[in-house]
Parts: sequence; C-alpha cells; structure tokens
Amino acid sequence: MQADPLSLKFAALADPTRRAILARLATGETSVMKLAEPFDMSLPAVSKHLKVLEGAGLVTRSREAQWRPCRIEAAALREVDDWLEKYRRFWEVRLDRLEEYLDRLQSKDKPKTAKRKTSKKRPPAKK
Amino acid sequence: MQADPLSLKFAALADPTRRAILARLATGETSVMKLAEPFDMSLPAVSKHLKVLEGAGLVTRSREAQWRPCRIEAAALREVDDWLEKYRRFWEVRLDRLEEYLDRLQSKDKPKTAKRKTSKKRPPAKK
DNA sequence: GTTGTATTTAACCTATAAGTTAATTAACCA
DNA sequence: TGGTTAATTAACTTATAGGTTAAATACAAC
Repeated sequence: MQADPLSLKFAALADPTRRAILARLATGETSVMKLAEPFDMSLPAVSKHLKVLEGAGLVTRSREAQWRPCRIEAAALREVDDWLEKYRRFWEVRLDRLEEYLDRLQSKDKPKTAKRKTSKKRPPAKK
Repeated sequence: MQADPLSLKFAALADPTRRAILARLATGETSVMKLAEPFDMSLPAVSKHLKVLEGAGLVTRSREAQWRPCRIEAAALREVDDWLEKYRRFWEVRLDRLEEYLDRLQSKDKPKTAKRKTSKKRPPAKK
C-alpha cells in the first residue's frame, strides 16, 4: 500500500466491508464484536479491516475493560473532499446548465412542474 | 478488485500515479505517450493504469490515427461525492462549533491573544 | 488462580495489483 | 511493400490484500 495519507484513505474506502463499518460507526461508538456481527467473516478479518481504517485515520479506538470501542473519525474524510473539490466543477457546471434549462422550460411551460427537485449543491462555506 | 462501481472508483483513486493522470487530463484530452512522459515507468505500466481508470468509468478513450486520446470523465466522481455527503456533517458541524468558540473567545477575551494556538480538544471549561 | 469473554497476533493460503521486458497489433508514411 | 510510431497484449516477478484457523493476550468475574 502507498504511504501517502490520501492514498491510504482511498484504499481504505475501496472495500465495501470497510464502508459498511464506517456507516455503522456513524451511528455511534461500538465494539469489534458488534461491528463484526452483520458480516459473514471471522473476527480476525474484521479486526484487520479496522486496522486498515485506523491506519488511514478514519477510525480510532479506546479501551474500556476488555472492549476496544471504535469511533469514526469522519473529519479525516475532509482530505478526500478537498481532493474532489478540484473536479467538482466538471459535474456541477453541467448541473447548473440543466437547471437553467429546466428553469427555461418552467417559465415558458406549464407551471405544473413547480415542485422539481432542487440541486444538492453545497452551500458556500459558512461565514 | 471488487465488482461494485464505488469500490472500483475508490480503488482507482488510491494510486498517486492515477490521480496525477486525472489531474493532467483535467487540463484536456491527450495521448498515452504524453500522459506517460512525466512518470518514471514503462509505457505498458501507464497503459494498465489507464485501463484501471477506464474500468472505473473515470476515463474514456477515442481513436485518432494511431493515437488513443484519453479524456477524463469527472462526472463519474459524483458517485464518490454522493457517498461523502453522508459524512460531511461530521466535519462541517465541528467546524461550526470551532467558529462559535472562536467567536466567543474573541468577544470576551483580550484581542491581544487572538493569535494563540487554540486547542481543538475541548471547549473551555467554563472558566 | 481459574475460567470466560473480547480482541489481536501468528502462520498460512490464494488472488491480484503493479511493475518489468519482449512481442504484437494498428495506423501512418514513403 | 516495408519502416516508423503509438499503444496494447503476453508472460513473468514480486509484494501485498484479504481471508482462514489456531494460539496468545488482556481484562473481568468468580
């Protein structure tokens, strides 16, 4: 595996089991056993996945008796988001054009379509 | 490698050479030779990287005489962005809190200390 | 100290990622 | 036709990802 942090993150995210673990952790801290439960694989396998996530900075672990509760470090995903930022224009521009197009349609067409879905484009960084 | 499209994308992005190729392609279509130029690796190696990117839907190729110009398909990154969306609140919320905290510091503290390093650990024991 | 529970480490297997060099395909050029 | 350029395919090597089972560690409870 590559040494650079961004590659480590992308690689960690390239496995569906690990993404499922993150999704689970997004709902709160939990133990390795609990995390492993939904998967059809051994405990050591899950332990390894956690180690990969930890190595990428996406998960941290604490101690509590014989448990090692895992916590998501989702803020580490910001680096991924920042990388994406450079490419976002490629699809957002297109989306804007689509919106313009839809707006045009709407203004000269039947008002019936008034409830169209709004774009998910992110709001500008706050403040 | 996994079969699911999202895993394919993350895996494709987990390599610095491939990210560099994408960065290059973001400036415009170009040939395999031109793409390979900056790298200290054989042409077949670059060709393989392109195949991985193509398999992930991030690059497409056309034909033009003996060249096969590569084009970025950055819109495919939208799937990655959508996945990130579910976790964005984790760091955006924290950022908001940090901002609040800094605002509080600034309004009730001497402005002189404005530049001191702030601990991200936890907000102010109320004093 | 012994037993039970949670988790990791060790040793191993198999598949595949990432690179190499050499051969092949495909198109252009003279 | 044969030569040159661009790119891919083939065959191979090496390292590592991702899984296994069995043994070891860490702590709790008795």
